[in-house]
Amino acid sequence: MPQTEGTPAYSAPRTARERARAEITGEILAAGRRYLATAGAAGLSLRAIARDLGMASSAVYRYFASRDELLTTLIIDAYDSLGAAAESREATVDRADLFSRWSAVCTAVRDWAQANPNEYALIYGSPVPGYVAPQDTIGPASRVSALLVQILADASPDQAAGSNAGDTAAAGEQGGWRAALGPVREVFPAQLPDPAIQAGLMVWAGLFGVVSFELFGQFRNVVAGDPQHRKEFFAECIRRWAGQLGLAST
Amino acid sequence: MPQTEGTPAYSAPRTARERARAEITGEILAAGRRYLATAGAAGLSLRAIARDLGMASSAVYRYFASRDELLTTLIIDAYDSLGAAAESREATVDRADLFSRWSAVCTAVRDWAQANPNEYALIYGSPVPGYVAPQDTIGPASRVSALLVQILADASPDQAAGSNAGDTAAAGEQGGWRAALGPVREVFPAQLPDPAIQAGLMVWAGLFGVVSFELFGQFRNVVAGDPQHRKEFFAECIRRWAGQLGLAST
DNA sequence: TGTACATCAGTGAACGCGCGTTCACTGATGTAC
DNA sequence: TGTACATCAGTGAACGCGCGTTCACTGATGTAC
Repeated sequence: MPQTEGTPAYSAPRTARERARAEITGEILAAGRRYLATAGAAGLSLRAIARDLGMASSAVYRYFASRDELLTTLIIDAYDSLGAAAESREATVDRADLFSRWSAVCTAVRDWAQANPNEYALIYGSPVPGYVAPQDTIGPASRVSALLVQILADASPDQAAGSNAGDTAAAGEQGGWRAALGPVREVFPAQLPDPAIQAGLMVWAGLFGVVSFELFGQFRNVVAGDPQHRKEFFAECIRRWAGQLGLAST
Repeated sequence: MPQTEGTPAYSAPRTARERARAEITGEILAAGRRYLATAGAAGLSLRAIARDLGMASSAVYRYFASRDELLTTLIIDAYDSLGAAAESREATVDRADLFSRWSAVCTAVRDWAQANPNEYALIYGSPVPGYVAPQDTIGPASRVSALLVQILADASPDQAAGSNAGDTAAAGEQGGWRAALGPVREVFPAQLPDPAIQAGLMVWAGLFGVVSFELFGQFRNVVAGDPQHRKEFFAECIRRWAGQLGLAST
């Protein structure tokens, strides 16, 4: 499911050399992903990957300048893979049906996480120690949240989402939190009220909180363990999140 | 802040040997915690710890049988440290003021996470690859959630928390999610309705979702970065979670 | 179509490093008489 | 209080291992004339 293409992703490779390069780059990434599974990001080893592909460890350096560069590529690919999964699922749904669009995003995130637990841990688990994410990651990293932003934006003309979006009983007491939303405010249409944005952030964090808890075992002996029950629990989460976002639930 | 006591925590050490043993055990754990910071759980090294304490690497084996045993102790200590922080903060608040009790728990969790980011990542980040948590961890691991359970239990006689706890518009459509709550049902008083439990789980996951997002950098360029704004954003989260739990917001 | 040269994938040995764990040992601390 | 013995903390050398990265090299593929 994750992208396995080489660096020149725009145009199809022409010469035999270019084709081979793209293919082997993909194989290195695939092997890297396999090692993420058993050893985690910290245990990702160029030598192990080379061994897997039956090549000398030094040969990997023809494709990636260093271990960190491989890791960066894996991270970007993971974000892109998750983003693509969420986007394509969301795109199959009637634009006007905001609840179903939201539900599609949530389900896609959860399914992808279950199918690719190691890559999920790589991007939403603890940060890799000593590794600093380069600029290239922030675009792919925001693909999922961009979908949520669009859904909220589409919802805003229809209804006063803010009034419905969470309990605003105490909202007047302290207005300081509104200023905290400054940076994210810019990606939303101006008419979307602060409470709706706040609700959006909380639901966003809640989605990944639930997915992480389920994946990392925090729900053991809490929510019934069989897939069907887990699915129904998650579906109920989706309904409630939609309620907090002021989306019509079907 | 984390506990630094040795294995025999029940009685004070008597002989000089026992006192020295407790002290050095504590020093090993403290050094281990320091290494979690720079290298993460995967990079935790007995040799590095021994070097820090100026002792031979083999000497550490007088205190911990293996690296895994050290890691287990660090994990248990982290859970206990967080649990103790949340409990003691929550205990200072008027029992009847459920909102403040909830707020105290949330704030304690966030403050502890910020003060001990590495230990937080150890217990709420991606699982350590190849490491299986032994039984001893589950008790300490549930101290925070036990506080939330107690607050919800205390709230249940006062009011029909369920009716207020989240949007139940679609709750009747599909009852399957109720069955998924089976395991956690047992720790709640019988009169607490399913919707309240569902809300509790979602808020619980939401709390750690928000704390993790903030700590792991997912809020960068989203929520204003200065501590004051971050604090106000979190305070607003607390208010809304309290609303979802049906707790009176003062 | 054929030749000459440049490009580049891949090799294998080597570098210096750190790791977890074991083992026979020394010497200090604790205990029983 | 003093002696004899058991316990146990700590040592230092060694085991076998894997790691990232570099380097001079060989040989195949691509390109310009």
